[in-house]
Amino acid sequence: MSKSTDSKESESQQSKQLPIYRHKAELIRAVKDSTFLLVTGETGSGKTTQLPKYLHRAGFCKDGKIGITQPRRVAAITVAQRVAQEMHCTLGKEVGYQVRFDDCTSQSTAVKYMTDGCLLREILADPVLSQYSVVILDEVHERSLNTDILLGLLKKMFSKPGKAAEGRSFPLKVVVMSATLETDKLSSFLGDCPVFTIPGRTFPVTSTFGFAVGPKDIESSGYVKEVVKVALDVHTSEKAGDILVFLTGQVEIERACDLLYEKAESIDYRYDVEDQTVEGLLILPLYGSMPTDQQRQIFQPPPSGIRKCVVATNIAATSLTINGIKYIIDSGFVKQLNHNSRVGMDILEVVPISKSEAEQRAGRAGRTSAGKCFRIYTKEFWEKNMPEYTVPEIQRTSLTAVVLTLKCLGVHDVIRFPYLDCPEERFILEALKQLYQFDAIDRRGRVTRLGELMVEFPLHPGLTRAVLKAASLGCQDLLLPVAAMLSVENIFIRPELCGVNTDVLLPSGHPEKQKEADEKHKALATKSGSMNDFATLLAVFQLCKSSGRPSAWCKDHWVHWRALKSAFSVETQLREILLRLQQKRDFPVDTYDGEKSELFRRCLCTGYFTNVARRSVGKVFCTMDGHGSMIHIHPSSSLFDHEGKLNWIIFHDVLVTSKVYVRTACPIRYEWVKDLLPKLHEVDVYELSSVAREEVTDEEMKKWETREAAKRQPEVSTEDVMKKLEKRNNETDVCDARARYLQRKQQRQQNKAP
DNA sequence: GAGCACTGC
Repeated sequence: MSKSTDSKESESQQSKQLPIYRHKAELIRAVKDSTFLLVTGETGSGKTTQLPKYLHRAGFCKDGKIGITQPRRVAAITVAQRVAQEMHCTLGKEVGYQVRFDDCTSQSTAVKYMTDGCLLREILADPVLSQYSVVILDEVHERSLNTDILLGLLKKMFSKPGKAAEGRSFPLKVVVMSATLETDKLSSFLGDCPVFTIPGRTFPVTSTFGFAVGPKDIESSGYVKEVVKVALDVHTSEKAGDILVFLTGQVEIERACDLLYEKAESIDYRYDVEDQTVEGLLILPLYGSMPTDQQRQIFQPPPSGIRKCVVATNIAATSLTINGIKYIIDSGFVKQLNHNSRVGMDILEVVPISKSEAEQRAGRAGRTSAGKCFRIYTKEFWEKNMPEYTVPEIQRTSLTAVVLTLKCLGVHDVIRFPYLDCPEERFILEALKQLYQFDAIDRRGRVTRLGELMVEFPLHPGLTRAVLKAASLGCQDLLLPVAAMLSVENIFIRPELCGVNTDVLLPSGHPEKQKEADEKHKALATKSGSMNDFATLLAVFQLCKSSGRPSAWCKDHWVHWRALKSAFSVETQLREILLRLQQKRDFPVDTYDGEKSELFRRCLCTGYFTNVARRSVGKVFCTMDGHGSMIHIHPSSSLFDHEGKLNWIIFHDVLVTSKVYVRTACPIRYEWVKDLLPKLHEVDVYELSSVAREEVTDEEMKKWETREAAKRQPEVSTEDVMKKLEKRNNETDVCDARARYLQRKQQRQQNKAP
């Protein structure tokens, strides 16, 4: 280390006070001595900002970069900013970051913060990470899908002696950083690697249990009422300090805010709590899709004498930090998207949080001083209904894209891949089946040329398939915007749910504006040529883009400008990827001689034939993918109320509330999917299971082909297929979810009654 | 005739 560097990067007093500072020399030694190192420490230990700095200074960047992954974009950016500042360098030079749409690195970048998804993309291009000398995975305890995959890949890289050295001229060091949870499990997963523990620096938070919400109340949302009661108790009896309430979603939050407003109004203000005067309560909702300008108040300190009460979703658990929070009120529930392989759908449902998540929520009260956490549920609920840890994402999500990524990385055996926690085998088999249906892998489980193209796109494989089909026909301009619009949050605003208390104690809600918004949205659907929700998305994209004043256009049409803006960026990115792939010689070229007006929907069919349904009776449709679930058209769809005229439809997504609804949909003709449908039933689980495990032998292939020939009968009529599928009605899980929803709804009505 | 949590490429 040169003298000038030393003085330039001399430790600031602030950094020296971090708990990690005392362990600096030992840590550097530990990284030198072993391939894998596990560093654990709670928030405030300084590991995220300081360790890369120490390693940089100790000469670890001599041969390659230090890469640090984060599960979230904002974290990657803000941490990089801080470290650049501490190292007295310009962001983007020695210290930089890379997240989607924002690469702030250069030739000279030695310390690179990035999202876990970015590193995974880099591995696809460079499987041995030849540019890195150290890779640090941060926040591993959060168990994000990408981090879990990276963990397995890095472990695998070193599983065979000498294998990791292939294609590299210097060794790779891997540091895994996590909160002090499941430390033994992680260490043993990484070949009993050394564990380095750094104490955290937070303030104590005392937690208490409630009496109201017990195991019997799981399925009702009576907890909203209870949360409001506890919040008011805190407001009137605890000393100064802001309140943070955790609920599950937007509608619930709005209701809680209204209730709070109502009750807070009747409080006789200017009362004293332990010598501190409280004059009012500022009630602020907080959830992800809220317009940014309305979020500003949340981070500002409240006026003197006023107590702030933020009612938030889980977004406040990890993604956002609000200063001044001293009291937490924890409902004990979260809304979670779980994949259900039995019905082949993703179901969004309210579930109890895990104990570790409850601790995480409580911890939000101890960032700046000692705090208190009021859990509204009983000790019994804690013991009987809350799991120790949250089920990792990899075990409750659709694995189609992940399996394709692994296969493209040469991980043929996706069942015996070293997962920290194995996903259920049927999830993997289902993913393989989908990939086969999309022609991304062949019968032997090998990635096809098409699969290699598909993996390049940051989209769901079905959507990618449709985009590639369109590109092969030269009509990508129809599909790229749609793909972009479907990968961002909902773009249609419903004003009723967007009301925010802009003044202290002001209720929300604009029922008359909702009608206006609905009418504007309907007009957009009609403008697009009617009865095709995909076409509506395309029309919104094009109309807004060509309007000249896009943000004003959005305001006028009740469209979410922030969402549409990000759709514009996504579309540009997808277009660039496509252009790059099209320059390769073997990019597929198709011909089309059908009706021009049908081209758009026929492209969609190649990606959505797994989401196909046929009307059975009245307004009810039956999915034709082998699950045979009964579905309805959502009232927000342009197909709604036209069911009688429809026969076959394809759809993008499913929502389970009072019914099983499909939202983005369009009518199709049976002939368009006829040739694709058999592919849905071609492969059986037995076959896929071997495909997943090992290379398939020629002998085995022959066996299947014979069996297939025997199975192949004269073409079955649609009616036969229908009957068969309707019989196999496997929708018990959806029924359960619906029952839970209805029960919650009933409970709410009871609560509302005077 | 309507109840979309949060991330990420």
